[in-house]
Amino acid sequence: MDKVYAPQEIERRIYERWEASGWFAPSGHGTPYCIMIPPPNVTGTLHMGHAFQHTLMDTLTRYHRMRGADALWQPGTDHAGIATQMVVERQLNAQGIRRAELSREAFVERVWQWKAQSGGSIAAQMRRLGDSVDWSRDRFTLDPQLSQAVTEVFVRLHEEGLIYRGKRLVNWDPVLLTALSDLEVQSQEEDGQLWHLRYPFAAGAGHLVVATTRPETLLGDSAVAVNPRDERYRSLVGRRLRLPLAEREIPVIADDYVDPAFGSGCVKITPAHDFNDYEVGQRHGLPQINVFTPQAAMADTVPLRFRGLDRFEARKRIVAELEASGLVEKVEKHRLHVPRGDRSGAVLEPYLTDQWYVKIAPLAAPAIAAVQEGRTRFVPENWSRTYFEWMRNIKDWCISRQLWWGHRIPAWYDAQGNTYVGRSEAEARARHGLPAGLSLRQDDDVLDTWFSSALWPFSTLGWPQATSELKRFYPGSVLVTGFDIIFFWVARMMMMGLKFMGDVPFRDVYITGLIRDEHGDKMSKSKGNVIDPLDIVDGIDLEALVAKRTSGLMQPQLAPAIEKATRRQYPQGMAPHGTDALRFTFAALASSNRDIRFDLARVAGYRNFCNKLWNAARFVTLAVGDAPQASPAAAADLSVADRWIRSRLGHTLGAVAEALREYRFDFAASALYEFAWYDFCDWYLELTKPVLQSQEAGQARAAAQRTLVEVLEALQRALHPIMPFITEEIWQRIAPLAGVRGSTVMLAPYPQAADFPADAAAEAEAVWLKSVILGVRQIRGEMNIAPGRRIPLLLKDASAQDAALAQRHRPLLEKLAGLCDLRALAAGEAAPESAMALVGSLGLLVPMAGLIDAAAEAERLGKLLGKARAELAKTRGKLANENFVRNAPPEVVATEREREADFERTARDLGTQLARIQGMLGR
RNA sequence: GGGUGCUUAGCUCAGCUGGUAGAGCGUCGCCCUUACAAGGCGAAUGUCACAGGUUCGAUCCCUGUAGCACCCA
Repeated sequence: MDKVYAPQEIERRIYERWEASGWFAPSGHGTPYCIMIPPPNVTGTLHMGHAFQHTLMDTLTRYHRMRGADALWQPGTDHAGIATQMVVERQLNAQGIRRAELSREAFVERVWQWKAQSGGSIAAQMRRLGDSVDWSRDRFTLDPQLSQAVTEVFVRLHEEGLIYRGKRLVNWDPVLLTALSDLEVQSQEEDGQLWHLRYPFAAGAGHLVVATTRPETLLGDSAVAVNPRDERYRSLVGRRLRLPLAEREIPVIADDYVDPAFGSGCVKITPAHDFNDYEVGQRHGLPQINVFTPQAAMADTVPLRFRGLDRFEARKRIVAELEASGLVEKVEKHRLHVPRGDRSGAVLEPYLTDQWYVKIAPLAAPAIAAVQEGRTRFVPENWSRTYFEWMRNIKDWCISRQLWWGHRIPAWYDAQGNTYVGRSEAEARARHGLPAGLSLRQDDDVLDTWFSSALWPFSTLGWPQATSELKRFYPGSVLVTGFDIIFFWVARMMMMGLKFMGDVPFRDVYITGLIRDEHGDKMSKSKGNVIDPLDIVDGIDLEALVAKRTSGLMQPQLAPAIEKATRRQYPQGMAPHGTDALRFTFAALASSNRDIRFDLARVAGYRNFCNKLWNAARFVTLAVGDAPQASPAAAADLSVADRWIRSRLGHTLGAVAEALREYRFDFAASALYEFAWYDFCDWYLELTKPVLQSQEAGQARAAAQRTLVEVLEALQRALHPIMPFITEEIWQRIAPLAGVRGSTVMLAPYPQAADFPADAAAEAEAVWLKSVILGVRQIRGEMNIAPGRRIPLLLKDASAQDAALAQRHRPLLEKLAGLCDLRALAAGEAAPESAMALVGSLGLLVPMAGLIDAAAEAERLGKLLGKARAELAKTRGKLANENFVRNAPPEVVATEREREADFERTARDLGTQLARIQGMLGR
């Protein structure tokens, strides 16, 4: 084996073998275990958040697969209607082609071409990340079968009256020219102005002042409203106003919606362009006057001179005319919420159009109940509150989009505008008994992408056909996703799953934290702080990184700042770390925290861990040779160290199982890390060296060799779900030595705590052994004695057991503590001047003899004594408190008494020793 | 305005049902000791945001305050 672990050489080779062998597919036996991938956008790439979640999903899948489950991790992608259409439109624009110049069919063909060209990058990334998805079941939301599911759901919901078409105000994107759902609206505070406008009375002198942030909608006003309890205006209700510029008469009405404290207390009502005004208009039977075109320019309903003006230009013109007529009372600065499209960034318009809606309340109720009853469990549990909060306030879902890329709505219209819904045109005709000659036109719109995503847990398994996969793998075991799509996706899958499958789509919902950069900022292209997970795996030089971050920006003017920050932060670019190190980092970061700051230094630390493992394996192969250690070690031959490391492994496996049960990947990772590095490498390997190197120890040596390979082999299996590649590579070399057969670690059984039962006696003895070694090392370290320098050790006040243990472990103590001599002082024997460490009542004496500076030792002892006395004081304080002794549980009091005795003895022994040394120094 | 979190070592974070506060990275000292210098050994570092309360005992439970963050309107 090479001296340094080189991930890039082995990862691809290993993944190709796994995939070619068909090992990712469900085995067909065992308890079903199923994870549905949150389908990424087919034309996108995976970012750090995906890589993070994929690591966790793959860890779970591999873990359960190794535990014998019939494990399916279902892969796939979604068509991301708006996002994908935008990308392709932008490409066309770059070639000087506008979408409108192409036919719908031609455009959609272009999108498919783009999908074919770019759609493979996600799969390539997933392979590099080691994702053990069943590629044979790869699905895409626009696949014929999944599209059939979409149509089926639409038709059935429509039959039940849960899908309806209506003319209402929707969030309209005047750039993309489509409706959006509430969730796609990003409302943000922006600086604006509040105009106070004078609306003259139609009869007689005087005027009312209305306050508005959108003067351009004045032309669509149907009324002015005041609060009915507002004394200032009560007498004016019912009077009529002359609407400036439009020269129409509108009434003054009273409505509770008006906040008397805001602005002037008079509000202009524009039912066709404001959600609140729409409601007011409904209550008062006001006309809805649409003054905008779909592009948000002024429509034909306004006076000729304004027609065709963009809304913002119209605002200027209207304000100017009002000013000229003396109708502007004042203008104030004002912060207001501006709704913008999450894709286009355009200011959205509430706009009156015909759209399709899902009636949500009847679907939401069972979805709420399912979580309340625990049929689906959120982890961490807190997120259920967010889910409930949203589900209880949910409004009907606008599902139609004025796009070309997506599932076309299965509805047809005749010339009179009658609507016929069916699985196909033929079925629609048949169901409604339409004559063959009647010409029908299919609805031009497509469905919201999330409509098809909501069906993902069952459409990917073959629904509406009753397939065996559906029966076996629905409901899924767990959904792993970020909190940012609880509403978009989780809630909708719950509703659709319950509706069409009669059961929840997954038992657990594990909500991961959000990966942020090292400053806690969200990673985004425009901030220039995104990291491609594969750049961490493979490394990237600075110039390539800068180029990647500054190209294709929506706002190219940000490039210089991004470049500067990137050069400052990664002056050397990024070093290669390998997939396993990245995956282990993700696992270690997956605590219950909702924000996760990603720090490259952490990955470097776990890359070192990979190297550590690699070298441990190298040591074992060198120590054991090529001979298979086929027979398990006989219990009688096992040394204390052998028994101890097995016991530690058992504890570790128990901790890992418990951690993974609760989705605490961080606990699982740290338990494995600590065992591998501290227990196995730092202690056990060192403890085996004397026996491995000794010439005579036959049985003991064989037992150590067998334990080395058995523990290392089991450790590879234990680590495999998190670090699949390096464990496979090591396992291939070690398993034969351990007499373990199998083609791959990924299908080997996951090690159980019961395979390595606890051994309390060995653990206790190991504690003694380690304490003595640590005591000597402490003196050595503090006194700056070179590690190579061998020193003598005298045992003071050694009990019979201490003496026996020292005798039994003499070779280990000599090797690990670097001793040249080890001897217990006889009773009453005078000790030479020494540095001292304590192991309980046992004193470890290292004679100074020119090695140790007495003053330094005095200082060291003084510090130890100070600590012991402080602890003693704390313990005595507690025990002096009668209430403590009376009320605390007896075992707590007993522990405290023991502590008191220990500290007393320690303080006394340290004090005595310190006094001797001070005496020696003549103080 | 409604909701949900967070505040622990220089930095990033753990801390389970209240009883001795931990890790990684960084820092300091000694070492290339034949698995590993991407390493070994040793060390230092805390008013657990603040103020009350409950309790024999609070980082943990309760109330309030301050600061920060996110989601929804």
